[in-house]
Amino acid sequence: MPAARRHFTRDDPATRQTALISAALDLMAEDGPQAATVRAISGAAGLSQGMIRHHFRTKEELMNAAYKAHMDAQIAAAENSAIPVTDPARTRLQRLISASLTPPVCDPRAISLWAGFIHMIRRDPAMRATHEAGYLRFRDRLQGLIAALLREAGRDPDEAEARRLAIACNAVLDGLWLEGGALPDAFQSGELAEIALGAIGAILEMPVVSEEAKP
Amino acid sequence: MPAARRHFTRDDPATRQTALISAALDLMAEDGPQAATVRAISGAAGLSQGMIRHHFRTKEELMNAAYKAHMDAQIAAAENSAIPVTDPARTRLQRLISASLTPPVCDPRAISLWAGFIHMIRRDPAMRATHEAGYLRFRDRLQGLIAALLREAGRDPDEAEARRLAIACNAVLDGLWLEGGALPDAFQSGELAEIALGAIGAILEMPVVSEEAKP
DNA sequence: TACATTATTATACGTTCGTATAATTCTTGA
DNA sequence: TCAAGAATTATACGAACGTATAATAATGTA
Repeated sequence: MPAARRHFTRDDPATRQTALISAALDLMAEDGPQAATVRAISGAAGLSQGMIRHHFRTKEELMNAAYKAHMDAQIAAAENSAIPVTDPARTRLQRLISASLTPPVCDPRAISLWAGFIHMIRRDPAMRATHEAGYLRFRDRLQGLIAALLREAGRDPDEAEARRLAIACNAVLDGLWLEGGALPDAFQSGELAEIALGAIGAILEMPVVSEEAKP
Repeated sequence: MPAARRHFTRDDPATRQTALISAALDLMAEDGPQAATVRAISGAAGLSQGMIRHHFRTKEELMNAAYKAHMDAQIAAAENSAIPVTDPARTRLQRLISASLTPPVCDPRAISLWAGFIHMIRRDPAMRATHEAGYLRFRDRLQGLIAALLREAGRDPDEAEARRLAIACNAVLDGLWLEGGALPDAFQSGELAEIALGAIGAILEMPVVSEEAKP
């Protein structure tokens, strides 16, 4: 006798796409890119494997969308911490640093995804564009805050100087992000942000943190 | 008529293994783990595909050996810069930092390999052991130099304090390493080391660099 | 020089991958 | 209520993967 066919209900294309993207990211974060097969992804999303090709032209396109979704979420989580424009630049910079070095931005999952995507980024032009746009967007935000902070302190950095400082500070953040995500148990809560504030203060040659007691 | 069989000459098992390891690392660095198939690896090594199973019990075992070889080379390149034990700790620390942030340690190839291996490291106990041993070996070396530097300056850090400082400094190095390898064109020669010296000086609350002019 | 040994090549096998196509079931509008 | 159409499932297909086995040729030794 013919096997009973699964029941199903229809849903928004957007909902289906989101479900597939989310499942792809979960699998990729947990066990790497080779675990994110079309069968595993659609299975984790509770769908049959044909859905990937129905909602995306190819698996590669799904992966591009997944990377973009992940990147947008990461940047939004970091940037949203710095938005009350009325606050002083130092406060906003502090919060941006802190948000960049605590979950969900700084997290084993984020590291795992970064590592899994990086080879695709290198090969696929569309993914590289997404990657560079996100990277530059964050760095520009950082550069703006640094320039504002220096101006608040009476200094007047030119564009090139601000850019140089932003690159250096961003490098420190990336490094600590990597470390914190790779070895989450090696640091106490807030320790990474504290290290970053010290290092960035040294780069900027001025204290970033208001008046926290030193040990 | 039967196809002509390839001619070959015999060679040391060790030589064959090295060739396979080297080919595996090249492919992995260039195009990621999924490019390092048994056919591609043996082909790149100029051998037939049976050689992998003849010289290693399984492909996974080859990958473990490849990771170990890569890690040993990386650590040796960094550590060898700090060996004249007669030099002052500050000089050796400077050189260790510099070596860690210039090729071949800090390099797109190294980043690519790190990203490619990280999921295997997480899953495979043998690889995780290799990974942690290498990480701790480097950090211990760093901690020793930091403690020596502080003692030279008249401070006397206890074990816990030295460990805390080493973790923080290592995080800065890792971060800059990542940044420099991911975006090699974003930094001028020596710029990363300069940033690291400033940041580590801030963490240690003492200058690490002798008397280099500031801009 | 002949022979045993084994490193090496060549081929085969079963599995899984991404993709393509066929078959079904849910939904909607007249 | 019922047929058209689209979303979804099910299945098929060729390629490539890791592994296993068979065939061959290079080498050391008597």
